[in-house]
Amino acid sequence: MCFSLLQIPRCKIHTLTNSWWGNLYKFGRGSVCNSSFKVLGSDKYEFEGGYSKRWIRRSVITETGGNKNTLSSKTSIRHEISEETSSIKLNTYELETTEIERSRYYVQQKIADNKDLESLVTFIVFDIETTGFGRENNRIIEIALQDIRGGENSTFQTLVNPGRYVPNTHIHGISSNMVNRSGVPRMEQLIPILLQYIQSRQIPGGDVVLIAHNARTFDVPFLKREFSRSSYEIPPDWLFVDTLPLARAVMKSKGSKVPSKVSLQALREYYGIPLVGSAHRALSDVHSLALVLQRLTYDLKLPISGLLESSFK
DNA sequence: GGCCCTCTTTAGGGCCTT
Repeated sequence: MCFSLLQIPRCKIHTLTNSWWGNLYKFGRGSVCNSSFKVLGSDKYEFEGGYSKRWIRRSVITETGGNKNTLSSKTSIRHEISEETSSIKLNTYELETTEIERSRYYVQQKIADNKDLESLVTFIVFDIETTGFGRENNRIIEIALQDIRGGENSTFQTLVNPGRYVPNTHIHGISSNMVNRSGVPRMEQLIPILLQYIQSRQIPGGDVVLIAHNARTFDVPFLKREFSRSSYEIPPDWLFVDTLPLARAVMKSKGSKVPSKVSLQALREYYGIPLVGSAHRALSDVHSLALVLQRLTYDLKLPISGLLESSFK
């Protein structure tokens, strides 16, 4: 359904000042069909549609056990401790700062080295459903990814067995019975498959950019914690982009009140993107975010190089 | 937890993610 939007006839290419812009942005807007532009690529970056079975990597399809409408599936001593703690925090901060600087340098160097970024970068939108917000006491129960270039196996979705009760079924519709079963992979079983899938989408010599809404403070730390529990590390060549600050920037530029207009649902409604499937299911939210991302990058006049510069490791 | 805004910065509250 959402992909039918992409079939809307394109009428005219905007004249854009940024040289990247003309090459990268193309998208037909249903309600404003006087424009067309490429999004994150040339024709090969267009989405393709339908929730056909061929969308799903069969090796990780899991049984949902139910809803088939859901998408496939511190005194002196105290003072000393305080000083020591501060020192540790400071060191951690310095390490993090160094890592950010390295990441920024890495991206800028990549941009400088590669004139044809479009053909080298793989953009993958992803989303996770979890048993709660805190990453220390909760687990991932569903994960979905979508390579925005489209093509065969462009999406990946699976439930994840958390090995524990799911207390927030009322949010996403995923119950304990759906995930705590033998046919659903545990995170340690899933990670190798996930790594293999993303590698299969990666262009040799190119980078992978994983995009999520509120990625910086939720999805990425959560994913990193799950990898750590399974004795894995996030691959060093993965970059992440958070669409939340992009959305805030767009809403600010439109004069909207930033705090109340930047949830994924609010953005979907703002851009008139129809909901396909159930909200708060990973694949449904991924499809929504992929379309939201197109609008955000368009509104911000953000080329691939700009999107890359907003990435973090 | 990080980011943003305001009735602000020596702070507090709201939003976002499930």
